[in-house]
Amino acid sequence: MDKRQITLKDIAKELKLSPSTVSRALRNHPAISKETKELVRDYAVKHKYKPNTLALQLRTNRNNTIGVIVPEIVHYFFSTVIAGIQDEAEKENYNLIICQSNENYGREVKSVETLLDARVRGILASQSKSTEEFSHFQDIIDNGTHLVFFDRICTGINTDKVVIDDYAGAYNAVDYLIRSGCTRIAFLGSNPHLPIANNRRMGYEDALRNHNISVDKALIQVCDTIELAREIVPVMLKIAPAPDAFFCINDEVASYCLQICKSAGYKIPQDISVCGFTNSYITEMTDPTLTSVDQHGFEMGKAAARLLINRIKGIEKKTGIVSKVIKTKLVVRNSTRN
Amino acid sequence: MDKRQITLKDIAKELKLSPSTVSRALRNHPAISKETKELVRDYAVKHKYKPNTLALQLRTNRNNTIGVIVPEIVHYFFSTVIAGIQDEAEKENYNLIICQSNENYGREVKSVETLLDARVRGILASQSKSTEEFSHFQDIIDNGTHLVFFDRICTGINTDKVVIDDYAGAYNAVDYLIRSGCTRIAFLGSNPHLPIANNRRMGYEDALRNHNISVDKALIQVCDTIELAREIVPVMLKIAPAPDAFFCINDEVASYCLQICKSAGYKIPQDISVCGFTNSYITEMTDPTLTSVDQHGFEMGKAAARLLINRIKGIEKKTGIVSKVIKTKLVVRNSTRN
DNA sequence: ATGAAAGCGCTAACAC
DNA sequence: GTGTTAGCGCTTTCAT
Repeated sequence: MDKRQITLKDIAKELKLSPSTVSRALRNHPAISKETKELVRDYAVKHKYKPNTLALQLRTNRNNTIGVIVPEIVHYFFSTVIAGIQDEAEKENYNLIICQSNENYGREVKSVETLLDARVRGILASQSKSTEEFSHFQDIIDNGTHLVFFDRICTGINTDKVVIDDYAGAYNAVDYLIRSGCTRIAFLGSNPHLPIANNRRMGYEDALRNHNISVDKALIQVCDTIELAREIVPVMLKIAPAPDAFFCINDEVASYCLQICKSAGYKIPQDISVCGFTNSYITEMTDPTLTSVDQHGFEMGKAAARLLINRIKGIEKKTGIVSKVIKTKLVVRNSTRN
Repeated sequence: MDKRQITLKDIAKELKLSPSTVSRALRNHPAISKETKELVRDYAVKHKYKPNTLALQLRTNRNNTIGVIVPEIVHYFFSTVIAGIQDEAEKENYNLIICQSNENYGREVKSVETLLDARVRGILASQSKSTEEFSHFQDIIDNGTHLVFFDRICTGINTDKVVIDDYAGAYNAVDYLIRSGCTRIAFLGSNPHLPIANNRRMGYEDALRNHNISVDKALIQVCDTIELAREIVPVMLKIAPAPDAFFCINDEVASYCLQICKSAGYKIPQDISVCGFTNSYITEMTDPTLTSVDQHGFEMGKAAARLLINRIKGIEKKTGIVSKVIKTKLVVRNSTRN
């Protein structure tokens, strides 16, 4: 192991040329003669010369790395976003350093440090649920590094972002539930200081109001994990009159909710409709299959990466902040009435 | 944007010292006086000096990056492995560059190129299903870069690897199915040139033989995607006598298999038992919940990263190849009889 | 206890 | 058309 890579200098010495000539030949500089170019190139190919990225980067004082901070990697939505980011970054020869915060504020702060130490060109971030203090994100900007938030944006920081239309996604789903005859629709949400959770709740409430259904606080709960679902759903089923629909913040909660309702003797969707959010592959694995709001994570990843790269390259002209919205789509399956 | 970071030289000039003194002060060199050290350090902290990683790396001609090649990122098992790798790499301050091959040979080759161009210290790889030619992996080793395979190892290359005990995992699962009364057990497998698929099949066959059940080729099929499951499971159900159990190569196939059997009127697990492989979260979302073989992806990721890092650091003494095996565990749920 | 100089691999201004 | 030199930020002999 640790074989030394061949360098420009090695080639120069071997070919009795100067390093600069070799450099120019390889980069197809017009001033170099055809013969020299061929000579150099043949030698380079033959000896598998690879330019030392590190040296290039040191000279230009910039690397081609993008940092990504997600709450979790083992997560359908976020892994989908990462795939989208990767797809777009690869096209432009950017590498990715991926950090996960594990929904933990401290690890999020540390991830930012790691990425800044690595001198990434820019950072794509989705904040953890437990983050309520934002100076680490401000540090990124103060450091002169580009920052784009996606999905779980941070309202305290003034920078580019890519989000889905959470309000409309929720509104449309709840509207659909109402039109199918549901009137007691529960909302299993998340921490309201997350804009995604708050916007969906507003969409939910407005859909109810527009159909002259009053908002019942008892039907609105923070319930964004399967553990909470196990606890909260049975309690909600005991409310009189019982809910005839659950609109859930993610597919995992929806899936558990569905199971719990079934175990309690309710027929899905005849007695109770259940709707998830994300449209992950588990929507096809539940029984009945799960109606869900598609978040288009891949598109979001691509859009966020695109925006960041445009900022890095200075292509994005807009001087103020850019806010991109990805449209959601309700995918109706069998867990909701028609 | 693009604010210049403060450098050693800047500090030196400001403090009227030489760069070397500043460097030594920061690195706590014994020859530097206490006063100078404090002076320099205070200044560094105050001005948020960060050593330029690129320069360090250029000097030592080595970066602290590990490359990872997986078939897919949006995949429970692989994302879990990545999380494990990340966990271990982070401890030692290694960054990750993640590439996905999308089960495509060409992209796998390109991923290797990308990682070698980035001069990663080592590569962790799980090969794509379509790979039948291995010279790109040999290039990694020839290039002097460490290589560790995990899960989908490449038998054509002589290097370190981390696998699960596929044979034992399959044997135990099938043994369990037989003990619960099943005798017509189908195997929904994968391409036999993948060792994981072949080993599981051998475990399956040996379990049958040890119980004096003959191996019926009609009950063995390559069926490793949901698309194939939709096609193949209905056909297998028409075989007479019909299978009374399905042992599946992954949880997605198992989940679909379960649904198809239910739709065909079979009771699960009374008529047909279904067992998956991976033990992903979908095992809790199917109805009934899915018995599955836990692959311990997180542990595998940690073990693979550990092995690679030990090789990089020269800690791993063994000169031959190291083969680490992660033990699987059958997790019994409600899709199999007792 | 501190400084000067060289060098990691590469490129670009400036020779000739 | 090609060579010389300097410099990116850092560390490390070798001086003093």
